[in-house]
Amino acid sequence: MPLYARALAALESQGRFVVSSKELGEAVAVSDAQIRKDLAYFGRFGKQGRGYDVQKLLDELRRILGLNRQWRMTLVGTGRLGRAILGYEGFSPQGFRIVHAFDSDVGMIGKDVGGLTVHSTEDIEKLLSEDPVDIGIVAVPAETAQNVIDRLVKCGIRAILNYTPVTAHVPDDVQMKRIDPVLSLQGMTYHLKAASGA
Amino acid sequence: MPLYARALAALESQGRFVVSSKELGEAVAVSDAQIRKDLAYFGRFGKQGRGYDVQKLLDELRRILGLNRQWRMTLVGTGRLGRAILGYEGFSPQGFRIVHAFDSDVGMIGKDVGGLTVHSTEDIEKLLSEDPVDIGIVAVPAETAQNVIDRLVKCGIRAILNYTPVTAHVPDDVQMKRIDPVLSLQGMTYHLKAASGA
DNA sequence: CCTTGTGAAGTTCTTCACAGCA
DNA sequence: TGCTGTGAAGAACTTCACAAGG
Repeated sequence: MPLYARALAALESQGRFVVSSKELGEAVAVSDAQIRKDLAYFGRFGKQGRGYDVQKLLDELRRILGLNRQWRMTLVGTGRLGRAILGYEGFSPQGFRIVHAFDSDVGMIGKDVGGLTVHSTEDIEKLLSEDPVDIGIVAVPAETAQNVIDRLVKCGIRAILNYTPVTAHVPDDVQMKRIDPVLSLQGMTYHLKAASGA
Repeated sequence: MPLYARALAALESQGRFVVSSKELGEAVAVSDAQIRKDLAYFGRFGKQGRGYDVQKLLDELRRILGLNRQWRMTLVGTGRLGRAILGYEGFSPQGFRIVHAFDSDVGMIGKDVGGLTVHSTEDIEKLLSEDPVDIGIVAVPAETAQNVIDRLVKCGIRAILNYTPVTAHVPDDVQMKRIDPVLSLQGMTYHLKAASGA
C-alpha cells in the first residue's frame, strides 16, 4: 500500500487528475484486480467508468497509512552504517526524523554527527523516557542487536528498523523490518545459479 | 532459505552438531513444519529422532543457494549512498564483490572510491562486455533509475539490487530486489497509528 | 462504453497430524 | 522415545468475471 501512495504522488506531480486501477497497477507492477481489492478494503474511493481521483485517493491513503504526520525516530549505533543512515536525505521529506543518536563507544560519545550529539547507550532509557519516539533504528554490531532491541521495546517502542543481520525476537505487538542487502542478494543467487546451469 | 543458512552458520560457530526443525525454527522465527517442508523440497537431509546435521545441512544449503562461490557485482551511482555501499564491509565475507563503479558526474569520473576507479556511465556497455558481472547494484537518482536498469539488463545482467525508491520494470527472467528503508518505515506506520488510536 | 467493487473460483502457502524410522 | 518427511486439511491470498453505475 505505501507503494500505491508513492506512485500516486508521482502521478500528482505529473499533473494527472484521474487514474484507473489498470494504470496504477502497471506503475507498481501489480494486477488491476489486486489494486481494486486493496483499495476497496478501506473504502469506495473510485468512480465507475472513470477511475480514481489522484489527489483524493492520495489524501485518503496518506491518512489511512499514517503518512500525514511526522514520525520521530531514535538511532542506536553510529558506526560507519549508522552515520550513513544519519546522512540519508530520504527520511525527512517523507516525514521521518531521527531525533537522537546513541553509541557504546566512548570515543563517539559527545561527538556531533549529522547535527545530533551522540549519547551513551547507557542513557537510552533515560533519554527515551524524557523524549519518547515512535520508531527505533538499530545499526549496532550483530552481537549486541538483541539486547539493544529488548531495551528499546522496554522503553515502549513498537516499531523497529533493524539494519543488523540478525533475526531478533520481539513481542507480537512490536513490528520489526529488516534491511539486509546481503540477504536480498542471497535471495537472488539461487535463481541465477539455476539459470546459468552452474 | 538464506535465513536458514545464516542461522546454521551461527550454530556451527557455536559448536553445535545437530539441530531439530523446532530449534532452527525458533532461531529464524518460523514454524517447525515450515522448516521441514522447505528443506524437504530439496532433499531428505534429516535423520528421524535426531534432527539435522548442522555442518552437512549448511553445506547442502550453500550449494543449493549458490552461496559456495564468489559473485561479481557492478555499482552504478557513486553519490553519498553509492559510496556507503562501496564502503560496506558485509558483502565480501559472504562472497559478494563489487568490481566496478560508474557515475555520470564528470567530477567523480576517474576518482578512486574505496579502491575502485569511477568510470563514466557511458562506458557501462563497454566495460561490462569486457568484464561481465552477475549482479548490478543501482544507486542513482530516481529519474535515471529505469534507464540504468534497462541498460544493465541489455548487458546480460539478470539480478539487480535496486537502492532507488522507484518500481522499475524488468523482464520476467531478471530478478530485482529493492532496498528502501522509507518503504519499510511506511509499512509500519499503519499499525503504529492503529495501536495508538491516533 | 468504460471502470469500479465484489462474489466465486482458483491457486498458493501454512499448519496439522501421524506413519515410519533411528 | 524423538523427530523427520509428507499427505490431507485449512487458511490466505490472487485472479476471474460480471453486475451495476457513471
